Amino acid sequence: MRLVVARCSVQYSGRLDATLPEAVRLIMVKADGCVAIHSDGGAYKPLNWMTAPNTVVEIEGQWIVTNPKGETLTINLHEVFTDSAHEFGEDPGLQKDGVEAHLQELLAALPETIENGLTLIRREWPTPIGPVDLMCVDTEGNYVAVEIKRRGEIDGVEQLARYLELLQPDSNLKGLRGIFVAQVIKPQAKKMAEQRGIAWAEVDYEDLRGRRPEELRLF
Amino acid sequence: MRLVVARCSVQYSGRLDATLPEAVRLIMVKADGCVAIHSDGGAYKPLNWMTAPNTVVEIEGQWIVTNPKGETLTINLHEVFTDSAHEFGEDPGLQKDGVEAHLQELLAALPETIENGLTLIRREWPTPIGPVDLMCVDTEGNYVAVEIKRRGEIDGVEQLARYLELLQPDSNLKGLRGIFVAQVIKPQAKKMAEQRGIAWAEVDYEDLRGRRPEELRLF
DNA sequence: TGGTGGATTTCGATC
DNA sequence: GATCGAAGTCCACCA
Repeated sequence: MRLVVARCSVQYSGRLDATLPEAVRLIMVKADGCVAIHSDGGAYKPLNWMTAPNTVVEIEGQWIVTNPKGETLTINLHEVFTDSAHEFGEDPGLQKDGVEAHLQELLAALPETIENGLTLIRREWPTPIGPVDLMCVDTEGNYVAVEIKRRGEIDGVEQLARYLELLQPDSNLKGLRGIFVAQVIKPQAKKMAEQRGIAWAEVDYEDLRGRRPEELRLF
Repeated sequence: MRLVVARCSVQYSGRLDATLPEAVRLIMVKADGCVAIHSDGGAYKPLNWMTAPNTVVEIEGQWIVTNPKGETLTINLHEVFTDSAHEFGEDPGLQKDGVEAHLQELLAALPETIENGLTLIRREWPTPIGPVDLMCVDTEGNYVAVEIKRRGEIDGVEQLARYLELLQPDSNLKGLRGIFVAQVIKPQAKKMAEQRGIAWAEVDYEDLRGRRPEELRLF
């Protein structure tokens, strides 16, 4: 990785056109050729960048980075403060826990968390436009399609409504209705669900982890 | 900005739990307290990070970064190769051109690009769930609701369908129909539009820029 | 290889 | 401050 701290101005032309006036910034060049220009604030996102694969041409205080799609990033270096390179080696990468797949796994094991007496029929129940997360039956023997999101927003409700629309004509699915499940559901999403006759439930991930059966606790 | 190159292992606990095994990485600390951990590859996104506001406590080769929401990032430094700090000063920020707002502006000025003989009634035509981008009339005097996206995907068609559903009952909008407009429209979005009786049109941004009236060319 | 959906999304505008 | 929508989104998965 090469790290350059310099007073520079930058232009990008590609999916849009953008310019950065002259200022002091960090230019980061990764081993795969990625170039990122960071200011000393904001979140992790650089002000400007170019992802691999690309080519860097360096002439007289000017870097021209191009990629096969015809995008270009031009960096004009007005004053270089530091310029250093470092060997990193392979990175083993990040291990994650707590994303939507896990939430689905936990809820499949404990459908009662969603609604009392709910029983799982199968995960990833197929429809023409994609699978429903969980298909269950309730205590009355009625079918319940469950859509799971980490965050409950309006488009998740839309998605479930579309599934229901497609599945309702199937007379095998007696009394089919929907439940929208997420860790947190936004007010507007709750409202839309109610308008469409869809129930919703908020579930607690940590609570679920604590309650899941032993065999699931080992991943 | 402080830049540390070190062999380190990292743990994050907050919205999810994640760990990074020991390896050489760049740790970037910005003036506002943001911490980001980069490997020497991948795109601009760091492997792990913590956004401001937060607090960094540094003891004996261990950094503990916490934020008010109770998230924590723990960095164990096993071997420090470089550790440097730099003054950047304020950044004037990025200037952009070519985003959706401009596209709407250009199409409002040249609705004929969308369909021959189309005339603009107004931009941001209100509905209970948000404004329609453009309301126009065609050569027959029928109303046309236009939804504009930079990229035409399925949810944009959904959005326009929702608007139309809400606006159809309004008898003032004689013969109301919809057109979905984007620079590029995905096949599935085209199909969905056609199924719902919504027309679609692909427009070229550069071409529009060239054709727009003089007064608009000055921004 | 292209499409689709998730993200510790980030970011900005608007209410 | 909350919410909503766009992003040069990036990214992984899957057809």
